[in-house]
Order: sequence, then structure tokens, then C-alpha cells
Amino acid sequence: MLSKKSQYAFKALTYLSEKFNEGPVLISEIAAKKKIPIKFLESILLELKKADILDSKKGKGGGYFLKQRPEKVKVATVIRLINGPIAMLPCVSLYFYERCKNCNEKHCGLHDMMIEVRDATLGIVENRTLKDLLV
Amino acid sequence: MLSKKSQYAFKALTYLSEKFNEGPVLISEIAAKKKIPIKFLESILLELKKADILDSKKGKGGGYFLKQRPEKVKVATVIRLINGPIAMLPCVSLYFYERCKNCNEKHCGLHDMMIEVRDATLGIVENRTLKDLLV
DNA sequence: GCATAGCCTACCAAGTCTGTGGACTACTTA
DNA sequence: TAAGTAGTCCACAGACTTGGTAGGCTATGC
Repeated sequence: MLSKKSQYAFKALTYLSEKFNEGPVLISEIAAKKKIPIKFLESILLELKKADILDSKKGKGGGYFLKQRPEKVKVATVIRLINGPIAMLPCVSLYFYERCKNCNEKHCGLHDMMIEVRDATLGIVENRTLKDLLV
Repeated sequence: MLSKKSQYAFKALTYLSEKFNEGPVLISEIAAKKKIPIKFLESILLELKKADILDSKKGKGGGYFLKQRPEKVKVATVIRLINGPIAMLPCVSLYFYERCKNCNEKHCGLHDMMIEVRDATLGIVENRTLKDLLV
């Protein structure tokens, strides 16, 4: 399951995608429109900024805005950043790989199956962007 | 990600699948062979028994054993029982559904996408059983 | 130089995950 | 029927994660 934090991140990013090229948007505006606890949202946006997805401006007329065009930001990137691994097992994860003790990956049915699940999921989330989330 | 508990559950079930029709297997034997903390394993097996996947016998010559044939136990069932929802969002889950506030499910890009992910995943785990985990 | 608005640090309550310990109960065998 | 075996149940506990809150600091614009 995606954490609430991830869901908030997607809501905020969707909102910022709609407002793309309209200048900085206040944290408070996003929080109000998307009903997200403001201080929690603040930390999420900061994380997205550090990952180069968002940029911000301080002071009057400031706020947050997308650093890249919505169609350049992959859903998979956001999930990995805020939620963590997409795969169901560490020994099957591409970005968070950890070797599996007591399961030689060559002969493990669960392993093989989870690779299939991973690839099926990646086939979707690697090929969608923020733009695809707008309806 | 699957919890360690889930991974232990699959290891134990795989072992019991191999020993299907050979009579009860001791918790301690499973724990030793699969390197699972014995008391933790105990609670997992009990949970699987309460879900009618395993059965047990007390006293000498006792132990745990599969209640149904390995090919009758779906991987999806075990994941839902031990790990929880398979879907990435509550508003998209079949067995753990919860309505999504602030996201009318008719017009939510994230929602639609996560339905695709869910179906892709279910397409795999609903059609595999313990038997498929044996190599 | 003052108001604005993001930045940063610290903290916290609740819940989940991964276990451990110990007493109790049911069953088998002698 | 007593002894020993093996699952059942209950309580707890430490580490980590989740979902937040509070408040001061810093940069910006007018």
C-alpha cells in the first residue's frame, strides 16, 4: 500500500501540474485545496524539492512549482522517493536490492514470481507521468 | 513490500508443501530448516490454521500440515491474510476497500492507474498456488 | 526594515513489526 | 493414569514507521 504521505505527494503534484507555468503556489493554498495537514505537506514538498522534482521561491509571491514539465516526471520516481521500493521483495528490487539469505535466487519460486509482479507493475508506473494523472 | 512475517509464512508453507501427505511436521523442524525464529513462526502457523490453510495435531507425533492440497492454496490468499491488501490504494482494493475522500473515484488519474496495477498483480498472484512455488 | 513565506530542527503519540517468555491444554504412549 | 510431547494462548517489549505539531531561522520583495 502507498502511505498517506505518498497519496498527499501525488495530490500536491497533481495540483502543481494543473498550475504549471502559472508561477509559485503557496503551501497553504495546496494544503487548503487538497485538504492536507499543512506542516506535513511542508516536509513532503521539501523532500520533492531536494529530489529536483520541485523548486521553490521564498518571500512574498513565493511558493512551490514544478521544476520540470509534468510529462517529464515519472510516477515510478515519485513512488520510490516517498514510498520506497516498488517490488514486493528486497531480492527482487532494482533500486533497493538486498541479497536474500536462505533463498538462493536461482531456485526460488517466490523470487521468480515476484519478478513477474515487479515487471508487470513497472510496465505501468515507469510509463506514466504526472501528466497522465490529470483527467 | 512483503513483511518478514509474510516471507516466513511462504517459506513454511513451501516446506509443508514438500512434505504434503507425510504427516504432521514439528514447528521446531520447520524453524530449524527454514531458519525462522521459533516463537514467531508459532504465531504465524496458528494464524494460517485459523484461516483453514493448515491443520495441526497436538501431542507426540503431532505438528502442522496442509489442510488442502498445495495446488488449492492461492498465493493471493496468503498475501491478503498475512500481509494485507494487495492493491496500492484502499479505494482500489477488492478485499480491503475504503472510500477515498477528496478523490471522486470517477475522475482520479491515480485511482485509474492503480486499478491497472492491481489487476496486473492479481493476474499473477491469483493464478499461482503453493505448488507453483516449488521448483 | 518589515511582512511574507519557505527552511530546518526538534519532538511526539500511536501503531506495526519482529520478536521473547512462560504458563496452559490436549494428545499419545507406556 | 502418569509422563512426556507438542501445540495454544497471553503478555510484553524494543525498534521502527507513520502521521503529525511547534517554533524559531533565513531569504525575498516592496
